[in-house]
Amino acid sequence: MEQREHSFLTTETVDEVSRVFKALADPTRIKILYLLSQEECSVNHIAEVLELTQSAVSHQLSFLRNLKLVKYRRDGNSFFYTYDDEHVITILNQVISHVSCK
Amino acid sequence: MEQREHSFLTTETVDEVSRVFKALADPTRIKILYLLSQEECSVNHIAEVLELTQSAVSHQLSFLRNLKLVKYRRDGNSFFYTYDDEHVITILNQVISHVSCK
DNA sequence: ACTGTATATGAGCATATGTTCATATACAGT
DNA sequence: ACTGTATATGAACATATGCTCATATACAGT
Repeated sequence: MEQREHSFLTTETVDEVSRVFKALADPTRIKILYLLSQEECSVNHIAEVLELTQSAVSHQLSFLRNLKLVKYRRDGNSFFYTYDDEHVITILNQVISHVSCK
Repeated sequence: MEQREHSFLTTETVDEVSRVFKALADPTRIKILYLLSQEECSVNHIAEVLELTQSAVSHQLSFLRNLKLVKYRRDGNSFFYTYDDEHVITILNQVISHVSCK
């Protein structure tokens, strides 16, 4: 049996990588992140543009917030969200390009 | 209300992007793809190295095959798998690097 | 032909996920 | 203080997911 050099990933790394990809694996979150990659948006604006309920959007934003992929500022009653992980947006755009041109 | 230029994604694009990220969102598939990024492997070898059952590995390979992320050749009783989407491997490695160094 | 080895696959099951519905919270305008 | 607007959040539910177990398939060696 031939022996070769390998590099292995730690459980923590695999789990963290999995979390990042999970965040990008849902159509709703893809649409939200893609929208936020273009402009700061309020929750209602996201819901209107993407034709989703306020609750669904809010739940997904909560999910993305936990992963520190988005951040927000408050202005009166509205919460304006922006993306908070440049690298993840880059990855998303790479895959969108990859998929679009084939 | 201010009007701005936006680009939107088609449903097909979003779904396809989602499929790619879903493939990368599971710890087992991450480990398998990472292993295959380093060397061609038989199913049993993958199962042994990653300490998974043959069945679990085979099911995941079937999943990855459907998405054309891996391909295989037969040699006697063994099936040797290799990755089949360079770009997806690149994305995986990018995220691994991103996660590892923070 | 028979046996052993490697892999694939279907069924069943437990858990995870994403949505809706109802409700809570918090601020703004009056 | 009261009302309206914007958002967050918990519970419930339906669907998706990933595993195990049992079994099928296919080839190799004898």
